[in-house]
Amino acid sequence: MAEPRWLDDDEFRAWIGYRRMRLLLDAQVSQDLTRESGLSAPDYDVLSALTSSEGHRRRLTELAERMLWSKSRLSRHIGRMEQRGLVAREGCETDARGSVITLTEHGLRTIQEAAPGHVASVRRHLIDLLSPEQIEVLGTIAETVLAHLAPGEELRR
Amino acid sequence: MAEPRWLDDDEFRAWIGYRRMRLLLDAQVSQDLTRESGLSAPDYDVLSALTSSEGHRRRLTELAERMLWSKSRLSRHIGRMEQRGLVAREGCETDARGSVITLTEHGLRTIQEAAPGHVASVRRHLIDLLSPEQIEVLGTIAETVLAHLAPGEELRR
DNA sequence: CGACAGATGTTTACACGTCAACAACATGGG
DNA sequence: CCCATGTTGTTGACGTGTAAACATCTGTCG
Repeated sequence: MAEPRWLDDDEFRAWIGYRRMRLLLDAQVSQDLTRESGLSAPDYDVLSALTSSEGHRRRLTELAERMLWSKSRLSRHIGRMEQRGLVAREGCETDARGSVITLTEHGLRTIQEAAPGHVASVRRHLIDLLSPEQIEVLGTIAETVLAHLAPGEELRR
Repeated sequence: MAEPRWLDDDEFRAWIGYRRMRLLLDAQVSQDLTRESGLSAPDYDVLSALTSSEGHRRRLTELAERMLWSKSRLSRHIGRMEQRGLVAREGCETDARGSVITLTEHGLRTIQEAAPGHVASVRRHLIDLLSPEQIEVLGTIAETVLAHLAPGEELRR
């Protein structure tokens, strides 16, 4: 390989800054969440994806694709959440191999109670620190990178 | 808690976009790195931090603080890297409890060979997708968040 | 129908991170 | 000097993510 194009100062600042931000921001938000609600960040992601699914239920593979998780990871995680009564597994009627994950009453209540504090935490440590312009640019950067890495994936509510 | 200030569309786009970008970008860069050099992303971080330390050596606690890692995590990771001959442990002369981590010849060669491909990967999946303005804003966002979460920590080469 | 490629979800073995406990040592005041 | 307190780095127990193998089932095609 020929002499590579190294990162200049601004590029280095952006890349290393991103990496360090990711380390601290995720740790902080995750810690706030766990302290206030007993949910881990992955727990919240699962509950959130289920809440925004029709009937509060979804096939495991669909859920995994939507979350960009491996089926293996999701299967294991669902197992643990099932133990805690946050979700339930049901067989699929149209496909005997299938597994349908559903949100339980307790799971629904838990995420509803957790959401306000979680949003407040995200605001405190990220959103409210930034100007509207910065927020807009951050969203655009993410869309650009996602369009490159996962063409076809859209950001949706 | 009163009715919280939920995220508006732009804020939601920025937050969820950040989370999904983080998921895919880190996975991709990490995968490129491992395929081309056999190093994991944490391996690279350790070697990188050691390379930019004087004498290619550093006390474990110092290294951990610089990397924002726990001592436990670093100690375990160093153990594994030691097995592979990438780093070595030495006792500290001025503090008998101390452990000094040093970069081996093999470790130095490995990161020197890995660096060009790694930079290319970071460029391909992030930096070269963005305009100079976006790169500048990303750096500023990271600095802002870090100043909030870890006052006193500076971004340094 | 019967066979076979492919999909679904789970599981096994392993790598890794965290938390708390720990032994060993340093440091400062009585 | 000696003890109390704190620091350093390692470890055991545990929870969690990954990769590959696996049993099970679907759908298609001869």
